Amino acid sequence: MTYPPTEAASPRPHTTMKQVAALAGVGTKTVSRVVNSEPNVSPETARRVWEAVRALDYHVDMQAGSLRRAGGRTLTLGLLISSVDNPFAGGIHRAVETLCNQRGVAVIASSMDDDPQREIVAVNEFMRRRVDGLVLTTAAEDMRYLAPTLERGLPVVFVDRAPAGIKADVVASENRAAAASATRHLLERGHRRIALLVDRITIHTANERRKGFLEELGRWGVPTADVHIATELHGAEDAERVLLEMLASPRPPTAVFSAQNLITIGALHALRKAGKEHSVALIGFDDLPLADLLVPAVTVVIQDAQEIGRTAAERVFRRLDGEDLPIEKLVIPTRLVERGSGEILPPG
Amino acid sequence: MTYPPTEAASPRPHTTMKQVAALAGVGTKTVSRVVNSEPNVSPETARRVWEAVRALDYHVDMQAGSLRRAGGRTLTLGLLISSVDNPFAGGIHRAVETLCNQRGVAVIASSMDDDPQREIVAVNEFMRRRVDGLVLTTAAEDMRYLAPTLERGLPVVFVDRAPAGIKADVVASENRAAAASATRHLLERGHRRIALLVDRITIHTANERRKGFLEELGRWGVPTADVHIATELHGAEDAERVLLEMLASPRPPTAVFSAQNLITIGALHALRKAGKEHSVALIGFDDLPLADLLVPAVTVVIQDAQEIGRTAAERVFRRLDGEDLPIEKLVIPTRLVERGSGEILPPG
DNA sequence: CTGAAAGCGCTAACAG
DNA sequence: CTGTTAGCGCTTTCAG
Repeated sequence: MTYPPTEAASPRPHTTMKQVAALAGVGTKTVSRVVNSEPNVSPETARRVWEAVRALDYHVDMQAGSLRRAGGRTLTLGLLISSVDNPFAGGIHRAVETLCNQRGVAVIASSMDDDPQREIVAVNEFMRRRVDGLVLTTAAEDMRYLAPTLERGLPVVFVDRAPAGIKADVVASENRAAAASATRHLLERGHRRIALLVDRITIHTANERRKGFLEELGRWGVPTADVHIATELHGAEDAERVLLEMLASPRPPTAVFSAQNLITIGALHALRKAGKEHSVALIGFDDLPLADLLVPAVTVVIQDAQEIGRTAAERVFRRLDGEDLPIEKLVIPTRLVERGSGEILPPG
Repeated sequence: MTYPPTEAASPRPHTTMKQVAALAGVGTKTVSRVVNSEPNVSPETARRVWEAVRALDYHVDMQAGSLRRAGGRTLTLGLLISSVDNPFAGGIHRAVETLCNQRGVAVIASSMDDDPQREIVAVNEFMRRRVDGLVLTTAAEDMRYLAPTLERGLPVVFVDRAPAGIKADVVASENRAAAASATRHLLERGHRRIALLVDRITIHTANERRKGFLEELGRWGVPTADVHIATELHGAEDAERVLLEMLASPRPPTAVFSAQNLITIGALHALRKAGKEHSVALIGFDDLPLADLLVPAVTVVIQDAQEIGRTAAERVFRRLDGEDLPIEKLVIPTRLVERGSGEILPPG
């Protein structure tokens, strides 16, 4: 003889609307009305329903709801960033989240570590979860895989980096101009042997910053033989090693432009190890906590991560609200903050 | 005369399984088998289905699927942290995400800025989205509102801070012992007039660190009159202002213990402004990027954020996998890293 | 003001 | 190997 399955061993750790309806002695539609604050429910009925809701600790299942709801919105946004651990990405994330909170929208963030493979996996995952919109930092060289999604009308906004192969909104800093102005800052102070440290140039921003750097050098007629360029740097350790080599070379750089926050950290370590933090100039792209307290304090190009995130999320929501906007590139201003390291003069 | 609604103006930007089935000339269940890699489909049929999937850019709707799937899992985890913008929280987030990725689970992160109100709203939102498990940094003083959820069997693991009023897994550093050992570090070097800077003591960790500090002073018989204590500090500005006041007082502290990363940033600014970074000792709780490059480099108690996050997520998954574990407090070791600022001796 | 019936997109259970 | 039927929890529609 066997026992029938018991109620107690329920595999679902959630109460249902039906249970609430039963306890309150009403129909499910009435519960739905109450928990969604719809009109046409008598105060007394509403009271009974809320009581049952509390007694059973009931929470509506949004997923089930959005299946039937007009428009099928899931109130979820997908956010793709280099890493949830990166300060710049964190700023974007925070701003996106703030805007989303105002609308009861949840953010699913995914780190892709600048790996195109992980980007594709993550975006697929977003689609399977039926996010209402996408805010993407892309690592891929070709974004055509997203074309059908865009055509179907899903709002997609790129942040930080422009996508290749498709037309979509972009929110980004003016990387090229900012890199050029940082470079000019060094040139104006007499530097000619300048080093550029940059990550993978297949990353759109990295390449833009490199271009801005080179163009400015071109305008000043600096011979390329004077210039040290290292690309494809992955993180701080790489940057440190490479800069140490440059500093030990016969004609070492008198100034450094490090084109990303982790690379700046590596560069700072290299300068310290070489004992040259007071003699070699440095300008970094992206601010870092404590950068203002180092000696010398670090001159940086500040990107407004919060503003980038805010603008991108706002764009997604305006499209969701049905506004018919043209595809645009929205440029967020950067700021060169002079703190000391970028104002060091060349020797002699 | 009006026109009938056209197919073209579809409000749903997604293809359905039915459409794929129609195009491939099979039943929906067959499509389901193919896209979920279930057995018992002929290669030829599978090929036709994949072709239709690609042609229509179809992605399964997980939400709809999990409605029917055994156990009703949504493959989603809720993560509550102080802010997605905070380096310590970012480390936890990253580790949780890494483990989740291995199982195709998405992370919904929510910032609560140490505000109990926002915590409750966020957790409610998690429940409405039917997350499979919860990893929470709590700000509330009373977590009893979560008791029904725990009873229903939803895996909940607290990180960084122990919850009050309920029994649940906790993964955290040994805050009290770590604070005591940092304090001893200063006492051993002869400091007696030590300042403690800490945030809201209703926050569990803050209070633990305060206790560890006070207990160690008690063991050494240090008169409390010598001690400067500031609590309820909200962020860097607060800490900077308060420490500047202390330093300007008649019997200023010769050493500082700052019990959180943002507070350490404020303390560093204060010491710099007062010109005392070389004469007043400082130990901070939590590491900061570039802390090793300051002069003097900052001595800190390092918490292993990654390990905390990893352990917590692992615990959630073990419970989801049905393991019958006792409720436990899992302690992640901390490390005191001597870099210079904590080894400054008192004057005289 | 209230509730019954239908169906959102999908998968479990079962029948061919 | 394949398709049909039912139903997950909810909202829409519509009839009381």
